[in-house]
Amino acid sequence: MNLRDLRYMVAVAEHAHFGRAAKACGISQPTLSVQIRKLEDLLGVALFERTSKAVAPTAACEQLISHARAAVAEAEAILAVAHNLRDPLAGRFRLGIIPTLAPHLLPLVFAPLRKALPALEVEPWEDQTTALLERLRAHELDAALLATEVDGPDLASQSLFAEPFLAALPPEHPLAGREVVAEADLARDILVLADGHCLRDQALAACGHGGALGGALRAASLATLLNMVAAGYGTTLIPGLAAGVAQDAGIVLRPLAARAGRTVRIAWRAHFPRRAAVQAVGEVIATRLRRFAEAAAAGTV
Amino acid sequence: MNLRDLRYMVAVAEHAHFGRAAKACGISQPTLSVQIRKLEDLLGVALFERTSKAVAPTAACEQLISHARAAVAEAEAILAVAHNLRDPLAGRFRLGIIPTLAPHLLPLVFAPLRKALPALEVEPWEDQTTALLERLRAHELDAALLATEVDGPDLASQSLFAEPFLAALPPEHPLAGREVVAEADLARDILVLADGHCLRDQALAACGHGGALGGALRAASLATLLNMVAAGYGTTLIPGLAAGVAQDAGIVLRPLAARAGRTVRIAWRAHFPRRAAVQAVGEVIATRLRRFAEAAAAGTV
DNA sequence: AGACGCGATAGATACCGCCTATGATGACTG
DNA sequence: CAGTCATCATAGGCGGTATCTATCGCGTCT
Repeated sequence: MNLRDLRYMVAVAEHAHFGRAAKACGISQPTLSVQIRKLEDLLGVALFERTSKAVAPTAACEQLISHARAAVAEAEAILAVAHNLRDPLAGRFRLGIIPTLAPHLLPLVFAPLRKALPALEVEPWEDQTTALLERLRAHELDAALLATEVDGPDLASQSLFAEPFLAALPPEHPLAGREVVAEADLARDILVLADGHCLRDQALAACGHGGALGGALRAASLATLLNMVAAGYGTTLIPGLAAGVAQDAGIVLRPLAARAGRTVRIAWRAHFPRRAAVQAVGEVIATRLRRFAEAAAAGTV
Repeated sequence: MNLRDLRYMVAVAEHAHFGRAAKACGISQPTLSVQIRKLEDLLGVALFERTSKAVAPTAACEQLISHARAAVAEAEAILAVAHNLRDPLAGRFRLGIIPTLAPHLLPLVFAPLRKALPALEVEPWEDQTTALLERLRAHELDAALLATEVDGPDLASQSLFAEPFLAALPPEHPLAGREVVAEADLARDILVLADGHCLRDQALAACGHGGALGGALRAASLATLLNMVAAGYGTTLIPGLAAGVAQDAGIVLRPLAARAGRTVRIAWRAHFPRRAAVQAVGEVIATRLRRFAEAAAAGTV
């Protein structure tokens, strides 16, 4: 049985006339006659009582036609819904973001995203890299903003912008007097985030730290870390986008001698069909960050 | 779009595997791949995210699949309902019967019909010939039991049994003494039914009556007529099947010299598709009446 | 009686779903 | 790391079938 046949059946029932029903269906009258006859044979039931004068639905037809209409309606609903879904730059877009990036990046890019992609409902999801990759692979995210490379042929990624690290020092810290701080000098009293944060490993790597930290603090968030630094408990490395918050906390920031930093990337499943959305979101973010970097450079000079 | 495609879509979504879904659909895997691809092209939306490892429905697919399932379910409902409707000897069968026949015929044939055609729900509808033909032509009846020929190429009919008329006389009537009554002798003080009853015209014709009845009674029903005869107001012709009722009313019945009578026919629309049901009903009635006639003959002798 | 309207039938054609065979890609294994 | 396996995609040929035009049969109306 075919949806087409059901459409024909409904048309004949509505027009009570093979010729007009055929015209309404865009086919010839003989075709319609043949198809209706075939449907009747298939169902084993006469659907219409034909006279040269009139065509009347049988009792059987009247019992069946509601189902036929429903089937046709569902098919048309599919077409209609699909039409609305057709724009890859529309609909939900679940975007994972790592915690050391989210609070500082989102305020920057939220408005530009809404403006450039008004139909895209970007839903941020904040979690650590490992969890994000897990959700991404489980199709629970459409893309993720990370600060690490992604591995495996099932995922793909593209870099969006480079984010330099800055040395974050208490005002009274010995290094606070320097214009530029060497990464290695931070190793001695560096404070880092808890396990799982990519920034933790990157910060330690940048200052050449072996890894074994004596009973050191593992902060759960960047905010905690900054408060600890401000209170004079040690130093740390922060991502450039957090500079504003750090300065507000009364922390001294200094560029790093070796220009250590991280690259923020957008990652997605290699076979994700809405690549256009990923691309568009990535471009909006990269563009916004380029403007931000230029402004920061101008302000610094 | 095709129901088949929707079935395929549902199958892939359920199996999350093209090969197994294809097997479930009874087609080869390449065919399924091609058809799904075509459906995706038609809808303009990716339905599945394919990996060599797994097949996952997209967000679009999840919005569409409920409609797809519904359409498929409706189509299957059509098949199921049609299967139940397939037996032409099942279902409602609206049978018109003229008033001078119904009260005497129905008690005879109701049980045999139920026994011979248990799945057929015979719904009697009592009305005069003209009204029955109207309803028959309007598809509001499936067949009708009449005592007249039917005209027009849109209707067909078949005779079921011959029903002799009997002279109905008050016991004290001069003719009551005769063994056989000549039809013409009834003309003088005959009582007839109201306009519209075919029996009225047939009775008048049988006794050679011109038509112009002086202020005579037009009884609305055979029962009224019999009561009038019993009360001595005149004579009448009654159909044979009403003999029992007439005798119970204390009326004298006599056979007619020229054996006037009427033929009871079953009529249907020439293009009515459930001819088998008409045929079967007709045969049950004819058979029952043959047995009845034999019993009556035996009883009379 | 002849013309018209309507549905059914016949035969030709073109599309499309289906198959088998093969390719491309990624995952597991010795 | 190479080989093998599993998976989905592609290619080409085949057959069924929906479709068309032309025509028929039937009934109605003028």
